Amino acid sequence: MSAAGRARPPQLRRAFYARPSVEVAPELLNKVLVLGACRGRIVEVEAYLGPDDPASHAHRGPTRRNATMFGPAGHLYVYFTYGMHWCANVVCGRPGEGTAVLLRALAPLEGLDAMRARRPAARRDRDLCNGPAKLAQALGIDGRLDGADLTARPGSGEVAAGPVVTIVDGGTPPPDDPVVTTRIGISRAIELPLRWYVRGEPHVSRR
DNA sequence: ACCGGGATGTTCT
DNA sequence: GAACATCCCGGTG
Repeated sequence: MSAAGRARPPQLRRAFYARPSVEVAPELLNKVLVLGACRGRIVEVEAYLGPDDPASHAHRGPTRRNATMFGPAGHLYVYFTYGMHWCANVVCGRPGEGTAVLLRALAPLEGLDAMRARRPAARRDRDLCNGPAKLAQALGIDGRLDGADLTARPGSGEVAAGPVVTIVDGGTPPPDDPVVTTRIGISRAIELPLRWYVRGEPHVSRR
């Protein structure tokens, strides 16, 4: 195969994201988040359901903070919490629905030196990305990436160099038997089984 | 191992 | 004022 013909990893398209977050979430497991030189396999996610979900930022309808959630699918919703942490979601569904998937943990694949530099508190590499704010810090995700289009095509549009952040198929399919549990760190709708992670995976935030 | 508390600032009641 | 889709550190067992 020629160098020019060598396919880059297939980027997830808009149609992948434009479905209910409960469908998208488990299928994001084992996909690869790419940001600059850093790559990590998604191993833990949570679904948030929109205005009817009391635990969702969308619960009270659109605001300035959550505006991205109510936009088109396939964009990154990045929010600030606890006065110091950023977390990243993938917007799902149809415009106006306000549904998203929270990225909770990655298994680091590439760019570990950069991750370690941004996460001095991580004693072991398994602590680099095993939490939603940890992975954001490791990859350098902050409010500047809120609204970023994960489906932007390389070499098209305003960004000649391609998307700043995207998700690709790394070749590993989603697990047939993911662990499904209740969501973490919320105080409402705590009983719903909307958290998925890869069974046996050491890089999850909690067992 | 587990547990408790502090950090830090935006958003909402 | 209180809550917050969290993390880190320092205690004890």
